[in-house]
Amino acid sequence: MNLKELSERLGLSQTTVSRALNGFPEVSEATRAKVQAAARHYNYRPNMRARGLATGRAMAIGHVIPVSSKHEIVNPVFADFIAGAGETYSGADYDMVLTVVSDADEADAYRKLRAKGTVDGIIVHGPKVTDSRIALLHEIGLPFVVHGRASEATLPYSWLDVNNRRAFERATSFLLDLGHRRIALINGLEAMDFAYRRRRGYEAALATHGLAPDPALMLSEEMTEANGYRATRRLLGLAAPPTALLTSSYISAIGARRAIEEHGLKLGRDISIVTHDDELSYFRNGEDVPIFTATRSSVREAGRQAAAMLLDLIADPDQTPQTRLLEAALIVGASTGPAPRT
Amino acid sequence: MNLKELSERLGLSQTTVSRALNGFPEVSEATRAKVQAAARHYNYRPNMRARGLATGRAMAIGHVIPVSSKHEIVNPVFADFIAGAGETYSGADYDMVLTVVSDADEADAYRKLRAKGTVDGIIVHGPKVTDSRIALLHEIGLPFVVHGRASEATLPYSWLDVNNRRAFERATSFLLDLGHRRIALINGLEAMDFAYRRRRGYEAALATHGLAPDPALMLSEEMTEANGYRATRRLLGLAAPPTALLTSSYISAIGARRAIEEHGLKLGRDISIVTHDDELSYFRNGEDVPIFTATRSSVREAGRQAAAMLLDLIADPDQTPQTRLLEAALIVGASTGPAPRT
DNA sequence: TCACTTATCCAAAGCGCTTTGACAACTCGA
DNA sequence: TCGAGTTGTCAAAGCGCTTTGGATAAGTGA
Repeated sequence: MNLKELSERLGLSQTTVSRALNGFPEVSEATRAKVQAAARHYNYRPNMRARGLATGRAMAIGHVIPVSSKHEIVNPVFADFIAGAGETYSGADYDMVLTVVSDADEADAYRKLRAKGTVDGIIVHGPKVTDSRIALLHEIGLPFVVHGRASEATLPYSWLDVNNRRAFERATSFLLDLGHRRIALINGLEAMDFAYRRRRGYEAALATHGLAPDPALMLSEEMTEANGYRATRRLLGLAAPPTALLTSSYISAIGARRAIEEHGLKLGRDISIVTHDDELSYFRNGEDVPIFTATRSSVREAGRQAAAMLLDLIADPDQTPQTRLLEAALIVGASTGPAPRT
Repeated sequence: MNLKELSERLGLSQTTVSRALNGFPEVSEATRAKVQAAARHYNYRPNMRARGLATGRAMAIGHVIPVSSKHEIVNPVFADFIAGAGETYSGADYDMVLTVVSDADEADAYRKLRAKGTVDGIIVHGPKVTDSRIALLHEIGLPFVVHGRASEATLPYSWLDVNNRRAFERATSFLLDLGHRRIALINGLEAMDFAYRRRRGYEAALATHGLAPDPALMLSEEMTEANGYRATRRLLGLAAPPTALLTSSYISAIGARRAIEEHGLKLGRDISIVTHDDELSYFRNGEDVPIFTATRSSVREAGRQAAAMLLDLIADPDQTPQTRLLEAALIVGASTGPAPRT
């Protein structure tokens, strides 16, 4: 069922039917009602390709997911972010098109999306400290919102991020207040912007307490369970092992817990952990009492908001870049306690 | 840069340029080369909406992700499946459009995709034992491939699934061979087809050994960490607790491990676990020595293959439905051992 | 040389929609 | 009664591409 056929059945022109359906004022309420009834009856939906061709808008948003050989952060967080963004899109009748590309092809993927005209805007995932994509997107002139930030970017751009620096500063301070002095950081890859900012927060808190960061206690790797385990084993084997760990992901924290238990230590008594909890809906940090003390932020909510920002930007492309900084909550769970006496 | 402009610059007709680019034989190799060079130079890419309008093909595949109020299985598995499917699509120049809908709106979402003409085919995720979607998709006439199966479906359809029944039968037999007799099953929601099949496999293995399934040992819930933990606590509190657990997901297994350790038991000695490992790329089951004994299958590979099947089906819509059953490997890790003497 | 292929290329129609510009039909005040 | 202003509707152009059905030029065999 297309416009032409529908209009023929109604004995109206395509123009009128189109206008009736799209809420234009030039059509009487009587005909509008008739048209709408017929559209519902025949289950008519405008063909999006044709509409897109005519309007120049694709009514779709692109998400480019970089798939490194290393499966960096983007993966676990991704599903929830998408779910959130999807909610926003479906409310606004936008589609979401996903492109999964290897790092090397990413630039080309953006150009392609632009030239093919499949999307009206793009959400950029997993920004690095120095990320070439924002310059690229400026160049090709496609509205975009970054989930995260690129610390060394020079051009202005819209972003939505968690206050990673503040979160880790607070987490570190929290541990310091509990008397911990040897606090390790098991971070994600520090080429990723969020990881870089978290380290800065950690260092800032130490500095406030007059402590110098100890390179032996600062690890940076992909945030997998296995890496969390390995890192923690290594730390526990040190001559002066840490009394507390900060991990950049809930998944690393689980690995850390495994190493700690294997080592015969009791979590929250012999050693403390604070993790960052991305609050993935399918992987909750306990229920009533959180297992881990954590800095928590909802990825899903981030997805919702980032998508809304982008739709806004598309509606009014000349607006100055919007930015939004979400604060993570510090949730006290069972994995932290006062530093053990030595 | 569009076809018209490009053809003007080349001094050729749009027809010729289009044909040169699309590999038609009616154009000389000399002009073809010239056209291709110009296209590259101007970074020309055909507008997909226009092409779609003209050809009737969208060059996109729809993935409808049902987001229940309960965040059922689909979530953790989803990212990897998508990554695999994405690889297939990008090789074939297809886009992937994602629709995230609540269960209630799902039927409408399919109709909408069809009527709007945004996709050429659909991948169905997370089928239930009795799933209305396959009848629906038959009705609206959109090619589709199901990731999983719907046991009670009557119409034929294309699917790709892991042999869940066999996997759990083998896992159960493995435990039985180790001398275990009280084996618990911590399953996903058994409305989901995969969970239903897993239970059948478990029961079949028990039956082979002359054992009747004990309802007290068969749990069925969403596969979260917290649920795995709670279920295991409950099981350990029984008068005759199980000596082995079968869990339907790696994530539940982690919860189970937590409960076991909290209970002062040693995993692999006092109690055994076999889990199903969906082999999510960002959440590996250990590295050299797997932490858990598991039935393992690659979700990513499933994504790749399911996508390929769908593209096939789209190319030749009249073919008889294709099906593919992947076998899970049984990987022996550190979480299983002989049944403890009583 | 002529009729006939064959190799190249082209003009124009059509995909389904939006949107511009025009046109009847009607209302209303003078 | 007339001209101006509204209202409700329409025909047709255009979005960027593919594809049908020629047209033209070049090559072929008798």
